[in-house]
Amino acid sequence: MNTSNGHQPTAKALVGFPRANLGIGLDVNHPGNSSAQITGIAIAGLPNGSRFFPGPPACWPKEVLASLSDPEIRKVGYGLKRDILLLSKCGIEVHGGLFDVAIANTLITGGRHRVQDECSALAAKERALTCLHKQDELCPQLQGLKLTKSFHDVEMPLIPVLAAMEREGIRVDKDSLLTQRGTLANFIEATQASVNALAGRGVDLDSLQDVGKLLFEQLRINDKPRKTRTGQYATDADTLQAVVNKHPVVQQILDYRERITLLRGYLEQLPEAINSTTGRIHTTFESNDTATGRLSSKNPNLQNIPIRSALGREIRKAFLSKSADYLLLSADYSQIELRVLASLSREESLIAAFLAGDDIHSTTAARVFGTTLEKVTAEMRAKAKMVNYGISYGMSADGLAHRLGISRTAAAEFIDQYFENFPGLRRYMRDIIKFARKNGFIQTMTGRRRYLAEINASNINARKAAQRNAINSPIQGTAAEMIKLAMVNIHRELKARHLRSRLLLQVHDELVLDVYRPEKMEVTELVAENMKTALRLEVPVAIFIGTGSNWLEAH
DNA sequence: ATAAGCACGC
DNA sequence: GACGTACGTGCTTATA
Repeated sequence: MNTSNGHQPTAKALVGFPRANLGIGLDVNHPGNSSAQITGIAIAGLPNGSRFFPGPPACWPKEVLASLSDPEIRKVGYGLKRDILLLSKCGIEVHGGLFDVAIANTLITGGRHRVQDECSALAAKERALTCLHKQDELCPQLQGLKLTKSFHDVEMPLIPVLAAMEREGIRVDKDSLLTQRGTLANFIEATQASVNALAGRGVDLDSLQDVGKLLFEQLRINDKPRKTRTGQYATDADTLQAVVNKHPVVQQILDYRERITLLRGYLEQLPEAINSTTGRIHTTFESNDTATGRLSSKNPNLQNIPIRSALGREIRKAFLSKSADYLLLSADYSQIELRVLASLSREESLIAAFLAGDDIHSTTAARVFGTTLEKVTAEMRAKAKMVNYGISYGMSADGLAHRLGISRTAAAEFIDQYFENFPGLRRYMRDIIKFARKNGFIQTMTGRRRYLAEINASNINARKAAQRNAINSPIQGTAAEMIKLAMVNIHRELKARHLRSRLLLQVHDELVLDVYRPEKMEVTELVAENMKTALRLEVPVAIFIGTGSNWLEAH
């Protein structure tokens, strides 16, 4: 490998490095841990090769620090978000364009496989140089596949935005969570005792086997219980709900499940996740881990904080603005995936309904049931809503029949009516599957690809699953791109205007910000405008914005 | 260690 | 008769 010889690195080593691209690779003592410390940095510039500078940033030559901050020098690396985050904790702001080899790989392979991790597994010094070489290989591939917009305009600018959001974290009321934890623990104890009394024995409610035996062998509440594909008794909430009137223990089990999930998943985990230095929770956002281009959130996952059940909603109240001078702001896209579907399919009736500002589910119900908007009942609207969303997930007539609790033929008729009214959607679904069959992949609006290996599989289930992916991925992926672009633009604008408000969280179609109270009007306007205009759709884009002292109030 | 089943979000 | 609408993270038990 073309690394330079081993004499002591000096500031002089960087003199003469090209001013365009530098490979960088951080050396870290506890990778993947939030307490990770920088133990060195490798800097690679051709043709000089790669040099390693040991120790924390304070020990590095000033030329190294200067090149990291130099907006004229592009940084090439592998998983650059982590590097940028760690450097920012040391007070170093990385400037200049980015080229992340891991993300380039993902875009080029379209999720088919993870390319051999030659850039991640080696020591920092080799990694920096390998990344630099890889860039030359990947750049023309990105261009050839028309992925430069997705890469340079979306994914690369998003990296420092995500790093800033992770660094910022969100304030959480620990005492409130601990109080809720105590209350819930008592409830759970009572529920367990009640189940034991009804069963006449000690039941291990965490054991699916024991719950199955109790319900279907001891109490025989169902003649022919449904089994999972491995032969266990199915005991999921839907299954239990169907027999909830057969025996009082069933509701107790459902209650236990809901409460233990909240307790263990949130009320015990979130207090532990509060950083003792900042007093805030700092999640990790992954932008390279999903098939469609969505983000994910982990350690802890802040994209699945409860909201639907009354008990779960209490947890949201514990997510607070950073101080009394701030408010939490939540901005939601309204029905973004349906708008994207309308746009991608160019279905005229759907577009017209969105342009008219109609309630889309009521409009759908009126058309499918052959009535007027005024005569649409809540039940009709609920069914139409389920179909609207089912369509974007590629749902079948069977699936719809199950969901709506109607016969298969009735469901088929419903879907027939639906497509009669929205012929553009039928055409879209046919065309996208045809495209996937022919090319082996689908694309989002900006050209991001997802390869679908099984689109021509002989196994019908595998093939059907691939067809559902073909229908849904362009929709979900385009919506994901839209909010990513909005995030980049919002972050840039907050910086440019020297505002104190900050992006905190992204939950797929929602952005959460800490908003400095005097900036409320300006930031509300800024967020709404950037979310609406991130991508140009064939339909208007609507946003709901709320503010409050906690996340529930804001939502 | 890994898989299965379940539950939370969008 | 099973299956049954996409994308995730993370908990627990059961199995190896």
